[in-house]
Amino acid sequence: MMELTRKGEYAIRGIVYLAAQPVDRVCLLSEIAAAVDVPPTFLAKIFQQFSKIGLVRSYRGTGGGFLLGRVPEKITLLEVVEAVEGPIIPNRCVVGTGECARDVSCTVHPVWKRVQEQVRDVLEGVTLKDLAGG
Amino acid sequence: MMELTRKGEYAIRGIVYLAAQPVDRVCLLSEIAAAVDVPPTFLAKIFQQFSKIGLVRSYRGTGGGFLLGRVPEKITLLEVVEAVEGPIIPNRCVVGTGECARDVSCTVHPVWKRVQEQVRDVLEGVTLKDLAGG
DNA sequence: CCTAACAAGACATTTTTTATCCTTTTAGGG
DNA sequence: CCCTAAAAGGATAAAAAATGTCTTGTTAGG
Ligand code: SF4
Ligand code: SF4
Repeated sequence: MMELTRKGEYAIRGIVYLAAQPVDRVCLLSEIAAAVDVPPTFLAKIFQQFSKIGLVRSYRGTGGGFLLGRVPEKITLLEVVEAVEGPIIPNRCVVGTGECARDVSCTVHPVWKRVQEQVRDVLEGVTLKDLAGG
Repeated sequence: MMELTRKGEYAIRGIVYLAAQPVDRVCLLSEIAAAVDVPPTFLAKIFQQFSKIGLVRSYRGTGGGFLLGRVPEKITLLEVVEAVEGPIIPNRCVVGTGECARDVSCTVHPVWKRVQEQVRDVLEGVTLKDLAGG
């Protein structure tokens, strides 16, 4: 239960590798994929998602590649995970009202809320700087 | 990410219903399924898993049905969830050594360990008595 | 205009989830 | 001894999600 998917795992490996590079060093997707041992085409999809929300910046054409979108100490593991896996949802009912008709008086509901908070807190407390060994 | 499956959700609903019954009241599967709004055949599979590990006791034939295997205050939500969903595994590497070749020096590994502990702590701190409103 | 590199979308395969059905076993009652 | 009630166990099937791949388009440099 609660298992991170490959996609999430690959995403973390890839962006941590980026965070460990010298500032302004542009990395090729192929280089990152080889370094962290992830299928290049799959990693491409992941980095496209990162790019859309600004977690990484990308440059096309000759001399192109990827850069971290912000300094590593300003990117949390929570952001990275949620970027590719979506929000941390231990159970449907924590999404919002109306997802489960029983939520009004459900005794289990608050437990999932707590689980969600705890997980978010752990992941939010870790930055790419921590992970890259800045 | 980290979403409980229907099976887990159904399992909780079913056993919480049992926990809310008077002591020694035997419940039919059909009754439980109707009360908590779960497909009866699916709930049957779930209760078979419960039965195997003693979370519930079952009796066959006329007058048969299900009873809680222990008093509600001695059954934690963690046990219930793990009974049907398996152990709480935020990432492969928390299972044990050898699951990931990188785990020796991986900076992310300890984070998943912490997530696992936090989730387990929350779920272990809640009993069926709490949930059934004993 | 040729090549390098990422972007985007369609497609394919495998695994997991979410069940349902059928047969077997156990137990009680007439 | 049979009939019915009820759970146990196993096989099967449809739907959804995960895990990639492929093809084509876009952008940029030389
Ligand atoms: S925990 Fe309660 S509110 Fe949440 S999905 Fe289950 S029944 Fe609904
Ligand atoms: S977090 Fe580290 S040890 Fe765990 S699976 Fe990922 S690379 Fe391996």
